Amino acid sequence: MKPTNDNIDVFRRTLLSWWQGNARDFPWRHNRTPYRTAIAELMLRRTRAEQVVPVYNAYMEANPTLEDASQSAIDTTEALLYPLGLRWRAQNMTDFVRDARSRYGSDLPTSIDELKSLPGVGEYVSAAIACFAGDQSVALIDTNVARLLGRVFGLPVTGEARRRADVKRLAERCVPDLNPGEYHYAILDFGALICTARRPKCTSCPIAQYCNFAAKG
DNA sequence: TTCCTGCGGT
DNA sequence: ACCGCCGGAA
Repeated sequence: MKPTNDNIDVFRRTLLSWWQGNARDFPWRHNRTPYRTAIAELMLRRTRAEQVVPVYNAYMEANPTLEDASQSAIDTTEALLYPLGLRWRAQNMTDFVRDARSRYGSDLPTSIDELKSLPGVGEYVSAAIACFAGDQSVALIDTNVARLLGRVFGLPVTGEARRRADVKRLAERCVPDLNPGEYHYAILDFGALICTARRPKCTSCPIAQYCNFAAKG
């Protein structure tokens, strides 16, 4: 369907209605402080959410606060993060928590500009913290979201769709003023469970009747 | 083989 | 704009 305001509203309502019965539950979706959200987001990039759960729980048990995290040795962190791959993340997370602790004390900011100045924090992670911990209506655009919006509204999704201006504008228009966190959990869950990269489950998709991609078969 | 709530260096 | 990172699951 075309990305008109009315269609975007239909999309949001259908998505949230589906989410009511299909929400995934993750530990970082509870008690959403900036610190807990940031650690989760750093672990989640290019990594499946289910895979992150045990590592996140272990990390939080070892480092309940930002101050604890800033004092933990890099070797300990490296061992904890090993199952997630991307081993440079151990150094990165260590730099992040130490820098954050020294600059902001006991808790992190939720402004995107301040967050982005921290090591390892870019477009996506800063927006995620601002949204989930700060309740700000900013757009989260990962490969999942870009693919899903592209399919539904008929924009090309090849290559680096995330960075394209039209995809970004569409994503921003879709974010609701109220409860942006729930909306983004819904769209992430929908991308992971229904609108998958390969073999999307169009036959059980509540949006298929409106969707440009499903219509094409 | 591809893909996973990306980022930083070039 | 492009590329490497990386273990694990599908």
